[in-house]
Amino acid sequence: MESVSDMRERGETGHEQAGTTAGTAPAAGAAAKHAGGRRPGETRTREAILGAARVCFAERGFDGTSLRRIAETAGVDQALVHHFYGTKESLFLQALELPGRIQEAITAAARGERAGVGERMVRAHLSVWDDVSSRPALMTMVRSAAIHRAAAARLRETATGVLARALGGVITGEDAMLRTSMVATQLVGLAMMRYVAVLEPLSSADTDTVVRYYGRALQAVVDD
Amino acid sequence: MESVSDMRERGETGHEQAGTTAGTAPAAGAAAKHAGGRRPGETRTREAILGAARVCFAERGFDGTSLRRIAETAGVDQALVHHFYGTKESLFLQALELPGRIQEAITAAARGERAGVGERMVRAHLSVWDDVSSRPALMTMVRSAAIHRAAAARLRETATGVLARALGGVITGEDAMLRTSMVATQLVGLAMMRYVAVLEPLSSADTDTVVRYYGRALQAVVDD
DNA sequence: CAGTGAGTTCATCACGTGATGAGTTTTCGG
DNA sequence: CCGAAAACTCATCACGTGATGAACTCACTG
Repeated sequence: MESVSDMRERGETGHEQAGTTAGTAPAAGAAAKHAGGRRPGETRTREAILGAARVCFAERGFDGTSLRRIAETAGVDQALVHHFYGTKESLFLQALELPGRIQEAITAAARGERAGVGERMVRAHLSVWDDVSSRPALMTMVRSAAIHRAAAARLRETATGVLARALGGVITGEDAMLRTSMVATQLVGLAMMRYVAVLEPLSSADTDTVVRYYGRALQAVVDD
Repeated sequence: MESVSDMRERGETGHEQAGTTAGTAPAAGAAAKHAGGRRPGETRTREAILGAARVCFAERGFDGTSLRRIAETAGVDQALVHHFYGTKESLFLQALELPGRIQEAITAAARGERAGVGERMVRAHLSVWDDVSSRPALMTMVRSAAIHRAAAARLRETATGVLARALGGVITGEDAMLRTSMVATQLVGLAMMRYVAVLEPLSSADTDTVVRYYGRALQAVVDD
């Protein structure tokens, strides 16, 4: 139903262990289905779990996501999640980590003439959200910020940290900090309605149109 | 910890009904603790439960709120929640119902000259959110919209319904609908950051200042 | 004053949750 | 080539959840 949910649609019904009377080792007839123990070759399970966690948390939020679901999405046993990440909370915190390129994009957009900064910021914001690799982490943050304390804290840090630094020289005059936080507010609102709540016609509007109108709104707070 | 949580801090350990040794009733020695059965006098339990539900959902969201917690907040048995409202989901839907005065406030603000409509809308929005009687319902909607489908749907309806109707004659020209949805976006963003994520200095800024700057941003989308 | 129905509590169920520990197989440093 | 550490599975636990049904008491109609 959703968009980012590809990862989970693997058939792989259930670990058909086919116990078959075994001796000590699984002398089962069929393909040697590794029962327990380490897998041969290189391992990329840790990242797989984190990726699955990002996807799941992005879709359903913290409370709505069970460790079993994450494990299933990653194709591993649930205990492995604990093995690598300890508690659900600490896994969540790591899933919340934002890719560095988001900061770069925003920072780059803030540079240059003040005149077009509103439009440039909106464009940068949309480009990051439209990128499937950075979306789950952003989605997780915004979706959970409404409920989860740590996620809200992250959102605040990102807003005041990244944005304040980027717009430091751009927004000047009275109440500069307040106006900076309002820019963050507008961007979060945009993400919330366009990507999370899926409000039409905003969700389907093409990038350029959104940039034109919403950029104007940001510019109104930046200027003075 | 939070602000709206007054309702729950009642000591009222146990419903000491003080039945005074009654005749037919359990002639137990101690204070006649109303075990089961209807309470004498008028009953306002139904509304108490709904109010408690609004407060709890507003604080913790749908998943984070248990029926037991709601029942405890309302000071009643958990089974009563089911008795009156059926499932948790249906109780949630009723808790989502917005007071009519919100629509009125927004609609009233949209009337009048186009010039100051941005500021008037922001002021109306803030006044509704700062009113403790309407806050839990709004909080519930915004907090849960990130996760819960029905809440998101409500948010969309409210945005396109109330706002589109109110701003129908005000926003004209190209992409009127899109720009209307952007006004909604800005207002939701404001609520999200000022009241939910509690971003400073936005959260502590006084109403007039917020109205001045943010009103300008709304106006930028309204005009043309 | 009988009796139906609504308000209220208690005890309980089946289930999904996060977490843990024991046991198995591989990798890898010495 | 040995042994410790890492990767991995399985079985289980204790717990909180939403939901249900039986029992009891009051209000209200006739």
